[in-house]
Amino acid sequence: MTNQKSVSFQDIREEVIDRIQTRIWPQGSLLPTELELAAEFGCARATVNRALRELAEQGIVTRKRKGGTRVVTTPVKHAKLPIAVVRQTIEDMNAGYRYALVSRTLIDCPAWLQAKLGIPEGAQVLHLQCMHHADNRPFQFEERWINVNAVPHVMDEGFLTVGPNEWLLAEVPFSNAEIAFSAVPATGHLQEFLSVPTGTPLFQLERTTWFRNDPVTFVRMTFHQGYQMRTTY
Amino acid sequence: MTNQKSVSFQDIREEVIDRIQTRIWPQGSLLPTELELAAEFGCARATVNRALRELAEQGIVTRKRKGGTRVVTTPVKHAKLPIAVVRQTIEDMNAGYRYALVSRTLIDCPAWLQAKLGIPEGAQVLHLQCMHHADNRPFQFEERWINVNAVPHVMDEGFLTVGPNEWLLAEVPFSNAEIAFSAVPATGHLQEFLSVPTGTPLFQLERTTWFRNDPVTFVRMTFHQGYQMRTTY
DNA sequence: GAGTGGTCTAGACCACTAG
DNA sequence: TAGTGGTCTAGACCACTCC
Repeated sequence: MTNQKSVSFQDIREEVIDRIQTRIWPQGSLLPTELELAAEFGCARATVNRALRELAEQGIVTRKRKGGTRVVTTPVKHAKLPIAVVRQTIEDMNAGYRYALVSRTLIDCPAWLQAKLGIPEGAQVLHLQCMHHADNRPFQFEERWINVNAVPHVMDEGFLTVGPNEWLLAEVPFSNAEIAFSAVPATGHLQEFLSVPTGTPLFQLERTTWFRNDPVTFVRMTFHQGYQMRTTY
Repeated sequence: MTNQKSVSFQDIREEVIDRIQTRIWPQGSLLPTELELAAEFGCARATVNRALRELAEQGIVTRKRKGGTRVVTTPVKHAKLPIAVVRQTIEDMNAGYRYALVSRTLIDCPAWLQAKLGIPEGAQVLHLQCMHHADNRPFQFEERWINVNAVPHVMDEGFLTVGPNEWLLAEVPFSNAEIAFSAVPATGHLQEFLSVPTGTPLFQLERTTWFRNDPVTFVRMTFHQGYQMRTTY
């Protein structure tokens, strides 16, 4: 007896994926309406709705009122990259974490940063440089600028024992951000702090963060040689 | 009159985010139950459920049966990277796309690839090298290995005019994949095809793809100097 | 064992949009 | 303007897990 009380939205989601993969519903084709599918599967429309809604979020189908549900023609998949605090990333590798402050200076906001953050001229920013080690080997060099107006009591924090990343996460949680990944050559500070020859290719993550529409910080995180960021989709 | 017939799940989601950001519900704290929130907002429990479920998917709260809903202490945000076909990426930049096949060879699967794909010894793979240009400037060098057993009639395709990326997307749509991003130095083919000096840091994306649990392809895509992958979260 | 979230149902009204 | 998805409601039962 394989009877089940009711059809779950996950059953429907998988069945729909299967029909798409087996070309029962080819790319670009129109699916039956929610009502028709509900009748076919013997469940409520809400159940079908949830299944199809999730597939739409994944970018597998597109949905339009009156237009119906369609299998997308050129799938654009979304890789989900979990971005955690460096300490956690390192501890998840079962490595020992060590943090060190390199420099901490209050400066006038440079023009390039003003443009990036959209803050008024003459504003002051706190400029920080830090190192994050895994098992006493250089893991990440962090260079950060914090908008002092957005987080005034950042001036009371010395960042000697706790990194700005974690401090801000506790202070300004659940903010919005823009991220850019790139490959850069090791120069100046980087080659020095990450212990690599000049020009070594390094993986870099730049991030601008806002909290409730106020620009808070811009950070450039450069990883040790050979670092890979991985995910599934 | 700002009256509204009913409270939407989006209203609730935003109100909850607001209360978290303003520390009404600090990190680590327990939220009221769905029933309590439904009573407070004057809506059905299902509405509260959807709002909180989405926040849980975003990693802002964690939920456990009997344990209730809790604000997470160390947020792990998920950056969503849209991964499209190269042609589309280039066309979205309003640049002209050009594709060129560099080489196409049937080979015995090398040991490292056997391990990566988990395919039997002695299997054959199609090895391809291609270039993708944007406005006649090198944009991406693609090196790919295709499991011939998984897609037999790949042998009928010359890949002279259509890239393997697009061909596979049409042939084997909605597959699963593992991705790794890294920074690599330009060497051998790379410096040649991307027109950069030896050792230039380049952004690279490696991806292994399965279709219905069968390994299909492994691809290494190396981008032109200075390429950035961007997203919001 | 009891409390909480997870899900399904049946019905309703609304909002968008293709024809 | 008619058809489709988008959402809300009120109620129900279930599954997990903390105490």
